[in-house]
Amino acid sequence: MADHLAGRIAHGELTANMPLPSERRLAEEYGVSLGTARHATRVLRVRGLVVTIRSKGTYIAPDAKAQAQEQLAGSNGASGHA
Amino acid sequence: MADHLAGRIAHGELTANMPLPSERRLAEEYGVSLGTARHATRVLRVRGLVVTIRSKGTYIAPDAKAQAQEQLAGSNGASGHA
Amino acid sequence: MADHLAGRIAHGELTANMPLPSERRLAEEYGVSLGTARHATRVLRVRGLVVTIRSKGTYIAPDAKAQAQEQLAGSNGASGHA
Amino acid sequence: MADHLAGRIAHGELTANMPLPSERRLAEEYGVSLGTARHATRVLRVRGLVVTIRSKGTYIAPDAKAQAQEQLAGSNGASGHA
DNA sequence: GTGGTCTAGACCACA
DNA sequence: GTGGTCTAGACCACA
Repeated sequence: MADHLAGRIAHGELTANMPLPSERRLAEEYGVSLGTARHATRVLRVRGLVVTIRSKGTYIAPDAKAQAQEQLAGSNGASGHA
Repeated sequence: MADHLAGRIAHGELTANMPLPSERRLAEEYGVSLGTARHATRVLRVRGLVVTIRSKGTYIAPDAKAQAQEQLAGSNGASGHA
Repeated sequence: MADHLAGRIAHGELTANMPLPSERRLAEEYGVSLGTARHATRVLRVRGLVVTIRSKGTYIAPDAKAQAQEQLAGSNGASGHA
Repeated sequence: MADHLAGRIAHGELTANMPLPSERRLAEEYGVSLGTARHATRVLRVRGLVVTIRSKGTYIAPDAKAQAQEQLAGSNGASGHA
């Protein structure tokens, strides 16, 4: 689920400073439990793709698109500066 | 809203040890915000009509019916020992 | 163990859509290891007698009773179309 | 809960290479849910006080005692080399 | 028999 | 009305 969201960020569907749907909404959209949706936003936060402000929401990081593209490329087997 | 719930307890619709609907559900049923629903359950808690167990739920207190009837009588204009 | 459970299904003790005890519980009830209990539910699943929903539980299949009776009859020495 | 376990490590009750009770057992001993016990072991893992080997268990790290004492001192308001 | 991941919720602090 | 933490379980891969 985190990878799917990362893909939407890399693709440009979700852009800088845009609020992510709330974890409750994400859980409904993806048909998963709240805990799983929370795990996904935590993963994105650790990857630096989103920023969470408690009681406000979770937002796409300013440089998320480039980072997401880099991370997805990196997981496709390539080593980056090979 | 707290008084309305107290009335349902006094009337016997909500009985001892029964779980109260969740705060989210109460907010929906009464068409109010979460904060308002929380305020109502807090009032009931202070009155001793319900007991809250964190992460589990809120339950009608064992002696809630009698207490609710007493409290509602008290608030009907009489001053207690008039 | 799978056969014993299949017997309980054929007999009607365990009926359609009823949840099976959890694998941990089954292991305790039958006094076997978790692995053995898992093997049993897997066998029942392959036979179509139960349906497993991950993180939710294992449930008796809607047509489990008839299937279990058929399967047990088949395993009582007869070869099927003899 | 993680802090309480860290205290037991700092105190020397739980020593290097000793296996921590399983998460299920910890949950029972502390009277919390499995998820909370898991959170506690994850915190200890991040702090470097324990090492987890999947399917085997969780073990006190070789240098856990010193690290635990340092960390607890650090959270008591002191800055370390003041 | 362990840790890993997941379901389907709950109440809570805070804005 | 958000994210945070929690309950009380479930099945799963792996050793």
